[in-house]
Amino acid sequence: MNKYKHISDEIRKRIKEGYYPTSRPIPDEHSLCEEFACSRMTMKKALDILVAEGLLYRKRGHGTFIIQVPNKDSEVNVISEESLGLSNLVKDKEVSSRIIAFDVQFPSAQVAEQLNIRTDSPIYRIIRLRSINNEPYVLEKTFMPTNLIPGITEEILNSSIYNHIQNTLELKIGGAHRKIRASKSNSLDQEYLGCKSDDPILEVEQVGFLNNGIPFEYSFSRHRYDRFVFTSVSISKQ
Amino acid sequence: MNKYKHISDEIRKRIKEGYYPTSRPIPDEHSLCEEFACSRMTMKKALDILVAEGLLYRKRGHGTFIIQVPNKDSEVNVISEESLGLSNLVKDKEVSSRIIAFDVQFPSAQVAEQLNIRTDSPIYRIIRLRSINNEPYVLEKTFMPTNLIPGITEEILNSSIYNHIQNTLELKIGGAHRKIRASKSNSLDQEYLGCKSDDPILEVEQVGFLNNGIPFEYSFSRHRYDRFVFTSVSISKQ
DNA sequence: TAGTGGTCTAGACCACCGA
DNA sequence: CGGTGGTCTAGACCACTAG
Repeated sequence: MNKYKHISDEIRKRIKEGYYPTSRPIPDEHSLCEEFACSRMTMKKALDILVAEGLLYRKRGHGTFIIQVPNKDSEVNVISEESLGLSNLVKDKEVSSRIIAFDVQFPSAQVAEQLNIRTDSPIYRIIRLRSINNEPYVLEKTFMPTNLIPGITEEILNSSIYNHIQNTLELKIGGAHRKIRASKSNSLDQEYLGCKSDDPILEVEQVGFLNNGIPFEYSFSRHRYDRFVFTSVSISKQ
Repeated sequence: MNKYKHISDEIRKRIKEGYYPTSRPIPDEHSLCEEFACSRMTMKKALDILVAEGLLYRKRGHGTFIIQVPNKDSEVNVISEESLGLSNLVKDKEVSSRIIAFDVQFPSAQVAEQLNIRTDSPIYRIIRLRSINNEPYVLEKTFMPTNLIPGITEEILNSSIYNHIQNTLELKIGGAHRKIRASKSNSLDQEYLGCKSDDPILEVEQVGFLNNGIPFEYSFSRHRYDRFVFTSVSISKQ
């Protein structure tokens, strides 16, 4: 474990436990450096993480303070900084998958462009309905290059593709570019998500890429509007 | 201008101009340090920015590479890392505002909680229709504490609240917590956004806070589903 | 093995803030 | 003014990757 990671974990724990009073700044960087026996650059890196998470803010010449924002949610909550994979996102609930389509095709021009492959390079096409506690939750259409992510089986589709990628193939996920939009529901949504014809859909279009920058997944996730909210924390630079 | 900011701007420009071939890594950090006459920590900070923007990825022991993801969009595109303010987001287009409601009230319990104020502390309540090139684009309902953001006038509402905050009040915006969801359109949406009764809405709920961590704005922005997409880049922290 | 990026140090100077 | 955080340096050692 990196030193800065260890420090940020410890300070995050303290903040959540109420160890530091919110009325005053937390100890200054110099004192924290002494306590944790590190240089100021390392402490800064540790605190940077908590600032990026929206837990702290800094004020030059004044100090470092705790931000408290209420965050109570019954809806499933996706944080844009989170790693990927529904199965890992809601660990305490039962996630099940129903395969609606699973085949190999040549990609359309649009899919090939997003995955940065040729149109004669085959892809998996996967459509799954994913449910949480047996409530339909999201309809996912996924395209993945067969040569990059080989060995997809129905068994894997019934559990977690991300675990297959990370554990079996031992690939590391680098991140994703996402677009979130509202959409009208179509007949597929209505059939599988059980929504009404005038229910809106929250669609997340995503290009996922490995830690080597290669796109491995192009997907469209269509969510019931009443069971999903996308959460994003943004911190201005400077 | 900070040195690392200047360097990241220059390298970003080079990437977008195709100065560096995408088939090979960009020059290693040591060479870049020589070229830009800086230390490795500074160069690392500059490159960190471009990695966070999803332009670069690094591979220990191998090099730093350019990620290319197509990004062509007719829709207006909000990047979650962007600073705030519609007027500043679409500079080349004409943004106009129509005031639908503007008064001072005591906040509801929900609004008071989000703004971290008491229910006897007055707030502005503002409802505006904002249009781009005379096309209705978003219906914004905004709550702001009057003592924190004083001096709001109709004239300001017709231009930009964010410019008032940053230029006149000389406050600095720290960031925002956002929730994005799909919603059914209501009669207000239909009247002002000109959408049909079965058109969905993309709603962005936002708590904006200053760089001192104090919430200054709680807002609901309701967007036409066919003219708005929310974009998010997320990078895994291994 | 050579070269890459990842982390960390011990200091330095500066910009900003409150008293 | 003293104390805070922001930036920057010139190194060091380590972990990982390719050939």
